[in-house]
Amino acid sequence: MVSGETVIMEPKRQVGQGCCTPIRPRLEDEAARDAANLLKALAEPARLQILDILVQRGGLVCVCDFEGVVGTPDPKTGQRPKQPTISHHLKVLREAGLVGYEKQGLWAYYFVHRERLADVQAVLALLT
Amino acid sequence: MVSGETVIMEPKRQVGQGCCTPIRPRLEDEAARDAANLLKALAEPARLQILDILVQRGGLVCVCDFEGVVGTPDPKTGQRPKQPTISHHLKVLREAGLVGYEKQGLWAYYFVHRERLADVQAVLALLT
DNA sequence: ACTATGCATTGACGAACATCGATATAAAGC
DNA sequence: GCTTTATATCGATGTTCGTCAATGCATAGT
Repeated sequence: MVSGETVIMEPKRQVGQGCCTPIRPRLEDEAARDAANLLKALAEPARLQILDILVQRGGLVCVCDFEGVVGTPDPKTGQRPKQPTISHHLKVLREAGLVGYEKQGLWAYYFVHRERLADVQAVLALLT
Repeated sequence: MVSGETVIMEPKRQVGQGCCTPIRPRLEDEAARDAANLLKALAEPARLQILDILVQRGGLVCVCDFEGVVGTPDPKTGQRPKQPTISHHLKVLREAGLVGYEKQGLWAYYFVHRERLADVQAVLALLT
C-alpha cells in the first residue's frame, strides 16, 4: 500500500473532538434493508445457477430440471442438493420477487422476473 | 397467473422418464461460489451504507465516520451498531476485496475497490 | 380405487452470522 | 514513564441459513 508515501491533505484533526464531518448515507435505512434482502436472495450458488438456467432457457422451466444440476456438490458424497432443497431455494427466490411460476398439471414451471433483477442492478449502479 | 389460459407448446412429456432435456448452468460451480461470496458480503444494510458513504465521499474515510451512522437501528433501543460491529463489517468487506485501507497514525482510512464492484455487476449482467 | 409422480412443506440439525461487552494493540500527547 | 484515543480482536449469545428425511398433496395413468 506504500503507506510511507501517501500524503493525505487532511489538515488538523484534533483527537477527541470527532475526526470527521458528520455524514449520512444516501441509502436510507429502509432502502438499504430492501436492497440487502434482494442481494441475500441472490447470494447463494444454487440460486444463482437456477436464475442462470431460467435466463438461459428464456422461458418456463420445470423444477425437475434443477435437480442434481444446481448447487455446490457435497464435498464428501459429491451429490448436489436434492428436491426439497431446490424447492426451498425456489421459495426464497419467489418471496424475493425474483421468479414466478405457473402450475400445469403435475409440473411447476418457473420463470424470471427481469424487472426485479433490474432493481438489484440499479442499487449497485448507485455505488459506482 | 391466469393459469386457466396459458398454453405451453408442451409436447409429450412422459411421466417417469424425466420431464425435460438435461441442462447445465453456464455459471460453473466455482464461478457461482465466488459470485455468491461477493454478493453475501454486499447483502447487509450496514455494509451497503458503508460502501455508499465511501463512494459518496469519493476518497478516504476513517472508521469513526461510520459509527452511529450506518446499520439498522435496534428496534428496542433505537441504537445503531457500535464500533466492534462496524469493524467487523469492514473486515468482511476487506476480505471480499471490496474495500482497502491505509493506516495513518491512529486512524484507518478506507476506500472502495471499484473493480470489485464491477465484478459483481458483470455477474448480474449475465442474468439479463 | 389404487399407485406412482412432481412438487411443497415441516421439523430437525449443524454451520454461519450479527451483535455485544471486554480486552488488546498501537500511536499521540503529556 | 502514563493516559488517552482509534481501531482491531476475542468470546459469548441469539438468530438466521442450508440441508436433509419424512410427510403431505395434488394430478396422471392404470
